[in-house]
Amino acid sequence: MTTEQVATPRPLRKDAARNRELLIEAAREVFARRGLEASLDDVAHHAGLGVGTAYRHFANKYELASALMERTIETIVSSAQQALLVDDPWEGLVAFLEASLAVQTADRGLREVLMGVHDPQKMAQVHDRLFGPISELLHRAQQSGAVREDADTTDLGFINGMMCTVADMAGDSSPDLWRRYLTMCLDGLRPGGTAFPTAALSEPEFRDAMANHKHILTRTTKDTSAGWDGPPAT
Amino acid sequence: MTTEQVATPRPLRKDAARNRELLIEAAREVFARRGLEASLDDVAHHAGLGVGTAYRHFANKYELASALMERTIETIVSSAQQALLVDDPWEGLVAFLEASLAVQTADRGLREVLMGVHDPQKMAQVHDRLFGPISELLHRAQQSGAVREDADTTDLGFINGMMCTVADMAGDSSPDLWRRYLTMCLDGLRPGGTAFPTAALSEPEFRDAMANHKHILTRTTKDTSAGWDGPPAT
DNA sequence: AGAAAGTGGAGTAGGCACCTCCGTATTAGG
DNA sequence: CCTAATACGGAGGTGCCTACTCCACTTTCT
Repeated sequence: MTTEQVATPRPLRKDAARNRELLIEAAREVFARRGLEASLDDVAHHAGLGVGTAYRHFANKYELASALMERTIETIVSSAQQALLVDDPWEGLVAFLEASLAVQTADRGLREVLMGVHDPQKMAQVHDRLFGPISELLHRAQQSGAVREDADTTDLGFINGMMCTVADMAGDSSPDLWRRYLTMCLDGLRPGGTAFPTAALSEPEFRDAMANHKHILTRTTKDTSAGWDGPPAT
Repeated sequence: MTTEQVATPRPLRKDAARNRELLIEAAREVFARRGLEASLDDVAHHAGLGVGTAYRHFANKYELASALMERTIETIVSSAQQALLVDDPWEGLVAFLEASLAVQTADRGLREVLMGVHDPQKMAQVHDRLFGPISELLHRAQQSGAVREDADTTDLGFINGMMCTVADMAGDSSPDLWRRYLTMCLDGLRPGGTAFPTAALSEPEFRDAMANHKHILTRTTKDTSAGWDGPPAT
């Protein structure tokens, strides 16, 4: 066992390694700002590299994005577990939502993955890992009397979705506006509120809804096109 | 003043008139269900007619959609005015939101127009007509002590957006779910809630945000494509 | 220095939405 | 009933856009 390394078959040339890093960093920025609708071409240019280079390193944008997101998703899952360790159940719940949303609102690509815009299966996997902890977080808060009894875990899913919308609407100029509306929603979760006129979705219904909505998000492009009375415009 | 009609230059042939109605009806359904992303081709087929027919009657889908939406938007504006006549300010505010959202959640095309997905100008016009009445509705409620003092008219805009998201997420299978979350948000608007950590957007900021978000919504298509590890799939 | 590895970006492929065109069908009315 | 005027249908043209490939050229490694 000397200094030999058996792991890597071919050590990757110096410039190649550097470019790979550049691509990953560029991808992080581009996907965060513009969502997964950005192309590998975009990422390449943002990194100051040619398209060909991007395609040699990553088969397609999903491979690149998938790797990128994995780590961030891990962060969210673990912050749910962290939150369970907070003594005050209400504070734990709030801390989790804030942490999770801080990450999501700063990264449009991540939002798209979590909302299942591109691949329902990927989203489902993530939800599998989050449902348990979040559910517990909620029940703990309910048992302590901090949250109304008729709140459901799926409500937290919808609150999450609503905050993502606020982030999309507000854009980069007011990156923290969601906190205002989260505060509002959380006040609405406290005991003693108005009776709900509609039942929450069950978990399977929620999964179904998430798997089928698609629609939301997509398209930023250079949309020069006019609008209502535009397209033909002879 | 006999039975003579001076108005129409050419009375439109019987079948043509019938088809025109069929198209309008079909457009209403198709745009409501699939949004303005549906093509005139889609509308034509839904009406059981050929594409050519659709294009003879309407220059493009925007002309058709614009006419269609105009009436509905009128409904919303007038329900804001109606709401000002309700004695209890809180009830008036709630009544307006519910009426307005009932219409919006049932019509995806309308939602897109109101959220400015296609044409910021059209949206701006609508907002011009709504801002006054809504603002008054809110201030009245605040003066009566029913709504917290630090709520802002733009908050109602965001609440509206959030409910549209819920409608998109829930889909046709739970068309009324938004009522649950509206209840929650409204409880959060009552006096005595947690202090907001972020200021509301000013009206100009709100308009800016709405004009620039684009992104949201679009694309339903027959997306056969796989997802994360899919596209190439050789 | 020579071979191996990596690069850039014009160009190809393919999909999709919008719209046109014209042979055929329907209607109006003389 | 017959003809002219009007309307219909839908195959296919056009243009746009995105994903991805290919190869002459550059950089690195030994």
